[in-house]
Amino acid sequence: MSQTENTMDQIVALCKRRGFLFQSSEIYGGVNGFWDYGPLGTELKRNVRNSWWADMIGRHDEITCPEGAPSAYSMVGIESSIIMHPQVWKCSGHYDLFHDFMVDCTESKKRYRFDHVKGRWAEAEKKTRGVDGQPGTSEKMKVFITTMDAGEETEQQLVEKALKFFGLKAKYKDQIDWQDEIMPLEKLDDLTQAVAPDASRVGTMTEPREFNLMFKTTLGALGGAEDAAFLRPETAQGMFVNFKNVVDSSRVKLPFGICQIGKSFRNEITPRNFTFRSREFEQMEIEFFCRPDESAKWYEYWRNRRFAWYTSLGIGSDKLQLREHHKEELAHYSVGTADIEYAFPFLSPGEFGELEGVAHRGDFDLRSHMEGKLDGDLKLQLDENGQPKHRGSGKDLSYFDDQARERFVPHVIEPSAGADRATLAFLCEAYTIDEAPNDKGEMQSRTVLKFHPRLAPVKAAIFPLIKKEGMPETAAKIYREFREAGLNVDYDQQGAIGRRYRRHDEIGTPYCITVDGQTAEDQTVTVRDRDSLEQVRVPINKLTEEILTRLKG
RNA sequence: GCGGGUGUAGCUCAGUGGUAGAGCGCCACGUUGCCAACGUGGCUGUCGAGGGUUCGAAUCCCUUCACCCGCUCCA
Repeated sequence: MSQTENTMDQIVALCKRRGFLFQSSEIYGGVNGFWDYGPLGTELKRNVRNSWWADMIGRHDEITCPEGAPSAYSMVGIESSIIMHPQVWKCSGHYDLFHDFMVDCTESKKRYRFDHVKGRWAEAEKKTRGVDGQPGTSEKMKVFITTMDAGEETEQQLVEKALKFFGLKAKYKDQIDWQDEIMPLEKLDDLTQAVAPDASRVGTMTEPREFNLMFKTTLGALGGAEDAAFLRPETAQGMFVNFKNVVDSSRVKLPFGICQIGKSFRNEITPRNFTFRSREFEQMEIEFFCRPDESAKWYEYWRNRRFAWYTSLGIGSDKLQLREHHKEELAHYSVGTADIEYAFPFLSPGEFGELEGVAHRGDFDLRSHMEGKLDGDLKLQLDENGQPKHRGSGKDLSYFDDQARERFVPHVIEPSAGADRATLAFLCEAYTIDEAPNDKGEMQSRTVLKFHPRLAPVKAAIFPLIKKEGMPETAAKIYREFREAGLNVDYDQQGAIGRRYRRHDEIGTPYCITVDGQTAEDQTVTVRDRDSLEQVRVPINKLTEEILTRLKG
């Protein structure tokens, strides 16, 4: 086992042992892709969410132009429902993408829409070249040649693929005996006779499987198939469909962002890597609406702003990277997309896992909900009868800029962060094994979570040095004062003082406060720093202030 | 989805057909009194789940669930 896997195993073990994360429904054997946060994990994740909300919305100054931004802007929050009108997902594209039957080709590793593959029966001598001086073979075969190409190209593609399969040169194409008509692959009873569009041999396609990325549910107690609804696969659509409501009700003007934190659900094929790929996960998303001619600048601003957010909370720059997507990866309408990625310990060295995607989405989303589902060229997608494949709301989601006296559909910049992934990254980043001296001065290894003070689940721990001489009473008084000040602090009088320090190092408590013999004389206590192990004496009446100042870090 | 591995106390693991164990942790008491592993005592187990073979199964067989690794897939 490599060093990296070891580290991740230790982090997972620590998470379970100290109550950060448990497998969901563990007493029943667990359920794949779902996780529960324990008492400390809940505090940690709450701190991640609260920091995001405070930094993006709560403490945002909409009067002043922030550094690096094209102008001042507003930020507002919403909380939309998890179940939305089914048409939302049809227009967003999620429905088509993930409800269809798909076949996989085990040779080419490509995946095809089952209803899009068509082909025709062909019979000919299949020639194979001889190997090592052995003569080649020839065998009469009848197979179903397939292609994805539609329209006029279908026939030509079938000929080319058949020539390739039978090992014939183009001039011998008349040797292929075509039978029946071109028909959909769906008509075939047996896929083992079919040659997949990008395969060199027969029978490489799996049985068609329905892909349901979205969790299906039913509306109404008597609901049948007609009442199918979906748990949202992303929070973004809740913000797009409320764009007009927000504009009409809250006096915001462009540019502004709508923000939301909430659960989303995806039937991941392979949930893996602890909470990294879960089927139920929490997103922290911003949909930032701006003028089309300013969208590139806003994209750049958000990309940098969001990257800086992670570093400000303690993610080291060598573990974090901003990866711009290549031009080929981008949708036609997008100016850019960047992933903010972290080098998780469960990944191979040099690999990074996505924490957040910052995407320039143009006017794709608002227009989709106006007109209907758009294709990759931003054209309304039509069905075989020339009608919109999925009709939009028909509502006007354009914006009137009363300064410029122009009407337009705003462009969108979407910084979409994973709350669970961020929490996991902060955990991995905090996990440290260093050395600390024992009571004899010998250096011993110490496990410590070096959380940023804003994220630490427990902000301080208060100890009486010994369980007598009035120390517990004084410590308890300090504990209550902190609690009343709204700080999550622990009181611990159990075991040797060194052990208590280590217990709190392991859960990342930044400060330990100890009431000792000197406290009764001069009303001071010691404050011990988690990372430096340094201790200073602080008067009790200045303690809360001192800790609050330090926590702001 | 395929292949390999793992699953025994809160944690780490030993136990390969014959009465379920160790270390750590946790709790109590004592001791020490500012950086974990002092003494004494104590608690803790449907041996992942279900079925089968057997006089007898943690151990052998089948099924299943979960986790880890690799491939595959995927925002």
